[in-house]
Amino acid sequence: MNQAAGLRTLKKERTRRAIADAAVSLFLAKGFDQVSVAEIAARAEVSKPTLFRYFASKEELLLHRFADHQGEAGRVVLARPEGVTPLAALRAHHLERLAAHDPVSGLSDAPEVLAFHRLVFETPSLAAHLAAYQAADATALAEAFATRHGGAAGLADRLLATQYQTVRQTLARDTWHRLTTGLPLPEAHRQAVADTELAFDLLADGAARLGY
Amino acid sequence: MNQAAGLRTLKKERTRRAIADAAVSLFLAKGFDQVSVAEIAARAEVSKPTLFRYFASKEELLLHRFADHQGEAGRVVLARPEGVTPLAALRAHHLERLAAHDPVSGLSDAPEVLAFHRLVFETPSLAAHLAAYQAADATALAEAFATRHGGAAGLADRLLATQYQTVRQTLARDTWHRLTTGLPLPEAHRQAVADTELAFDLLADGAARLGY
DNA sequence: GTAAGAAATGCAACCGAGTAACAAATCTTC
DNA sequence: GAAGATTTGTTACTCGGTTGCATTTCTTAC
Repeated sequence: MNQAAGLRTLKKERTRRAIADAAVSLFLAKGFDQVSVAEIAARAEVSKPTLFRYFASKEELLLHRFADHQGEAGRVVLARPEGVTPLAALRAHHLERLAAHDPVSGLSDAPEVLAFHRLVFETPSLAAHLAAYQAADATALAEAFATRHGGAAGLADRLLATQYQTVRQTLARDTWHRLTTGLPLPEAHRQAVADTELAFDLLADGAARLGY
Repeated sequence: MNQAAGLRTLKKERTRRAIADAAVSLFLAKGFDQVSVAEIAARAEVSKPTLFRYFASKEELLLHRFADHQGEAGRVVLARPEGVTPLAALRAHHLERLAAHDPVSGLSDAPEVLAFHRLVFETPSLAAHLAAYQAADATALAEAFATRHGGAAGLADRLLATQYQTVRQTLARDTWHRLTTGLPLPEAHRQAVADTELAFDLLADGAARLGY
């Protein structure tokens, strides 16, 4: 009942999903570079040009899963309660995602999620594409920061925005790495929380007090 | 008189240089995506496989110029005088590069340098490759940081290292942008210095005092 | 219901980056 | 000089991604 769920729209969604599912399962089974788009298209029973009408590149076949989170940090900042600083809102949001075991935080020991992160982190072209997405996200976040002083995003806004992205990425990767090397989930959660506090303290209070 | 400058070595250096020069001049003239490697190989009078024996990818044909600066930040930190904090050493080094109008700082209004930066910043695949180099650099820098406490690079080391890379990249890009939109060099220098101070203050003293 | 128009698909051919195989040419070393 | 190692060019290939065009499939207006 979304809207005008015509037959055409419905089939498009089905096709898109069939392609994405074929891609993800093949990638997880054989690795990103060991699967050709022709193979994916064949398994999804579409032609190669059709596949590329749905996804702009081979990498997007996997990374479209991050599309939901596009611009999330900016929204968190804009929607924060009065009296809460932007960084505090981001910190709280990150702790929430950890508590929910949201895959985006890296804190999920579901084998499929672990394998997914492994693909993303260890395949250079995937990591590069993801970095490009995050750069766009950082721009949006910088603009959210800039609403505080009502102007265009200045240097400090942009720096802090990309630094936040760095923090998020580093924390997620560390957490995934601990889980993938056998650390039990509850302990990984504890360490992830501690790391989150350290990282946001570093952002907020600066490096001086750590002696750098 | 470098070492054993045999004929073979000499010709290799010449060939490598011929390829790189052909590539850069074609890229500057027509844009990265408008030049094929076949075209570059033809102008350098080598075959395509030979070209790829000298450079691993099309992007490296341009980005090999950054190879000299590989690991520079880490060396600066390791070579700092006693009593100087790592961040202070990096800040001083950056101000030096600005004063020297080193292209790596973005502060050069030579048309060829401006065009070069334009290529790097505005061609997605070049920016992505450069980001990968900088990630490697950040790892080296994190290890340099870690020598302070004698252990392996911890979370704070790695965060600060990548944040420094962010700062460097952002500052260089801003400076290039000002120059390319017509700001005179002396004024661009002044603003670059001010931005450098702000950025390193943000790193060192934290975001708290800026009200984030 | 049906016909006209729009949208999605498949097919075949193509482009460009990058690689493999192998033979020919070139440098080194003894 | 000859033997051995390196470098090179040629040809042909794989793979990601695109283009043109004819065909199918859905929508919409009558």
